[in-house]
Amino acid sequence: MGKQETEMLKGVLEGIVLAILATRAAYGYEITAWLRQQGFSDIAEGTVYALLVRVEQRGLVDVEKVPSEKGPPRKVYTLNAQGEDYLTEFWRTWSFLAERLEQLRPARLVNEEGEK
Amino acid sequence: MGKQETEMLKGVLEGIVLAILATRAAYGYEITAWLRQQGFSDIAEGTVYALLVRVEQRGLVDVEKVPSEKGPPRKVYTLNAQGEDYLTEFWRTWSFLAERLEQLRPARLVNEEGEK
DNA sequence: TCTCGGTATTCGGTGTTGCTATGTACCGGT
DNA sequence: ACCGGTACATAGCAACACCGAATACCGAGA
Repeated sequence: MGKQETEMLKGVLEGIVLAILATRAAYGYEITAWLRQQGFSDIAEGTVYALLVRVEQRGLVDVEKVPSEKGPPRKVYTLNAQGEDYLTEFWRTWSFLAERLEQLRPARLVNEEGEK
Repeated sequence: MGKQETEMLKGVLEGIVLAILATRAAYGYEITAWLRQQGFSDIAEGTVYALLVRVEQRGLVDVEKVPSEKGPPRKVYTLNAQGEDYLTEFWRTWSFLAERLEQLRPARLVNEEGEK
């Protein structure tokens, strides 16, 4: 990937992380590992932490410090009510965007010629 | 919409504009008007122009100055070969992102309770 | 004529975001 | 004692969309 993905992640990554937190509580290191496993291979370590700090300061998540057996204490985040509202709004915006893009996308008449 | 849309547009708007240029040549004012008509109500005037300057400098588009009957000359942009490659790459990145997000999106079991 | 609105582009400054790079800290195994 | 895995934090940077203002061309109306 390249610069394109970096720019496209802006705003979207936040939604992704909040969506994860909507399904279960999690901490930064865990989220980063999960993202990498999902194919976001070059997500920087610090990126997720910075993002979590921001959403915490905006009051979208609650935090609890939990001791770990194998390292420094974890900061476990959970999505709160305000965060859920925000996430709902995120999905709305995402839908809007995705619909417009799907409309612009060239019809899949092509048969995936494995060029390159 | 709000800040969310602004952030999510980053990188995506470029793809949208290039996708438009893939279907037909166009100039800035025209593109802005079209975007607004498509629901991107608060796309700033200057944003599209700045974007066009960038893609031109990267050599993704060709430009031709065309006199207008009702105003200053238009700068008509067309997607070139390099731009098409870039656009292909854009669609690939977009697909990747869209797939991951669609996976994260809560299943539509809910019946759109109009709460709030 | 002078002004106003629609057409059309440009540019400097701002805020948000993800990346880079680095530092801190805790732990177990060698 | 050292190293690697776990876990978090942060300062500086680059890119991008927005805001606001300016410039320029034109035709219609006061």
